[in-house]
This record gives sequence, C-alpha cells and structure tokens, in this order.
Amino acid sequence: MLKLSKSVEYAIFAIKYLNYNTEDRLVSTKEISESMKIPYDLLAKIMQRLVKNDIVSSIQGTKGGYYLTKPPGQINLTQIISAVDSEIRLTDCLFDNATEEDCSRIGACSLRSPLNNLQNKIIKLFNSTTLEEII
Amino acid sequence: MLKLSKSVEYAIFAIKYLNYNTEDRLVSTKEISESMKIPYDLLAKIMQRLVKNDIVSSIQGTKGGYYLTKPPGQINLTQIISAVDSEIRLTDCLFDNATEEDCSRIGACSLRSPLNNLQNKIIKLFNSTTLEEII
DNA sequence: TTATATCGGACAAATTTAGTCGTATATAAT
DNA sequence: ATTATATACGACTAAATTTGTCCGATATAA
Repeated sequence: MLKLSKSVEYAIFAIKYLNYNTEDRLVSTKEISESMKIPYDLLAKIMQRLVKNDIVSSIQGTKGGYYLTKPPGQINLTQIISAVDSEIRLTDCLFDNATEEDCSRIGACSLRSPLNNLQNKIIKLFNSTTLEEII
Repeated sequence: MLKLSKSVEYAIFAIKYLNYNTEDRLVSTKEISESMKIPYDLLAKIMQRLVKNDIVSSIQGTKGGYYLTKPPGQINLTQIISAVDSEIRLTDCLFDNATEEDCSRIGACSLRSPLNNLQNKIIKLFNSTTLEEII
C-alpha cells in the first residue's frame, strides 16, 4: 500500500516527455502513448486530470495537444498524486472533518494524531520533491 | 496507494495493547481482538507475523499468549510494515536485482534512480518513527 | 465535410487487500 | 489420558481498488 500508482508513474513519464518535446510544438496523447509505451486510453484520462490541475495545458482540435503549464522545478510530487490519484491519506480518518463513517474509532483513537504527524512529514517530503529531480 | 494497510493499523493497535497489558501476564489474540475490535482470524495471522519477525514473542498452549519482545521505542514502522505486509517498494522495480519481469523499461529507465532516492527517504523516515511515538 | 485531437463518463478486467475457515500442534488443568 | 484453550499455518473467499477499455461528444485545422 505504500506504492506509487501506475497512473502517477505514467504522469511522470508524460511530463518528462512534454518537457523535452514541446519547445516549439504541441504533443498529443497518441505520441506520448506510443513513445513511452503507455496504454492510450488510460494516458488520455491522466492527461485530462493534469490539465484540470493546471500542471499541463491543452489545445483542442486537429494539431492540438499538450504542453507543460510550468517548468518541472515548479511541479512537485504531491501535486501529481493529488491530480491523478487523490489526496494522500495514510489512513481512512486522516483528513479534516472525518466522521464515524470513515472510522468507528474516531474521537477515541489515540493513533490519529501521531499518524497525522507522520502523514504531514510524508506530504512535506513529497512537496519538496520536484519533477526536476525525478525526470 | 500511499496508505497504511489495515494489517499495519491492526498491528499497531495490538502492540499498543500488549505494551499496556503484559507487565505481569500474557495476552491472547482473543483478548486483543475483542478489546480492540479487530477481526480475530486476521489478527491471529498478524500476531504470527510479528512473532516471526521478533517484534512480539509467544507462549503456546492454555494460558499462552503474547508479549512484546522489545520496548516500543525499539520498534519502528519499517519493521512493522515489512513484517505484516512486505518490503516498502515505491515501484515494481525498486529492489536489488529487479529484472525485465518486474518492469520492461528496466535498464533504460531514467526514473529508477531518482525514485530510489525518494524511496530511501521514506524508509529513513519510517525507520526513525518508533512505536513509542505512535502508541 | 473530414480527419484528428481533447473531454468525459461508464464499464470491465485484473490485482491486491481484507477477512474466513479448517486443521495441526502445544500445554495447563482436570 | 482427556479436555479446554491457546498459538501456528496454509488454503480459500469476499471485497475493494487499481488498471485498462470503450463509446460518444466537442473542438478545430485542413
């Protein structure tokens, strides 16, 4: 359970490809998919999520495609994970306003606060890890 | 995918219970299970893994049960995760001697090394997080 | 009008996690 | 010896999540 999802891996590959190939043109999902060997339909969805989270920008229509909204040094891992998966949560209860629906122990749980500290450290680590360091 | 498994959560609860209840006696899976509201059969398997990894010790037979092998300050999160889940691996390829079976990109993958650095940081963080801080 | 691209949601397959069950072994008490 | 209660261990099932696919809509250049 402590693993990057395939979607996050693919997102990183895609960002890498965009970084090296969009100086003077746009790049399509098809091109990234074939070049990086990533399933087309899955990648297409990932690209949309990256667009929604303003990590990449898109131009629609023929000759359309994607480009990076900001340089890799300004994109961090937390942003990517949040964009293509969901917010980082070490347990089901570790977010604001969690209720008994999320965990029956809530309120009486002595683990919640220390695990929240741990989660914050992980998020901090991921915040400080930029794509520039990875790609 | 960046979440503690239920097994790890249950293991932490169990260690906490053992820490507070085994000064002068042994504690059974049944007692922990009922007291901490953890499914008995699942907890039983978790206890066995903790024993195998020398985090807790067991005495068999009637009047048998478990106790902590070492104090919580000497147990860290990496040990627990390795014991009840498996080694921490951020991607399928991030271990020694990974082959193309594990990832077809291996050898040519530019992400492997930087992601390995990240994985080491996470492991280091988990190594430095003892159960004393959590329970 | 056509070809090619993004957009978006529903769906299916595969994998992983979570939980269950049955049986064997150990040991204290009767 | 037998019984009751505990751990040990593996196989199995169920549930949840991730991964991958499909289909139709919209946008735009040629």
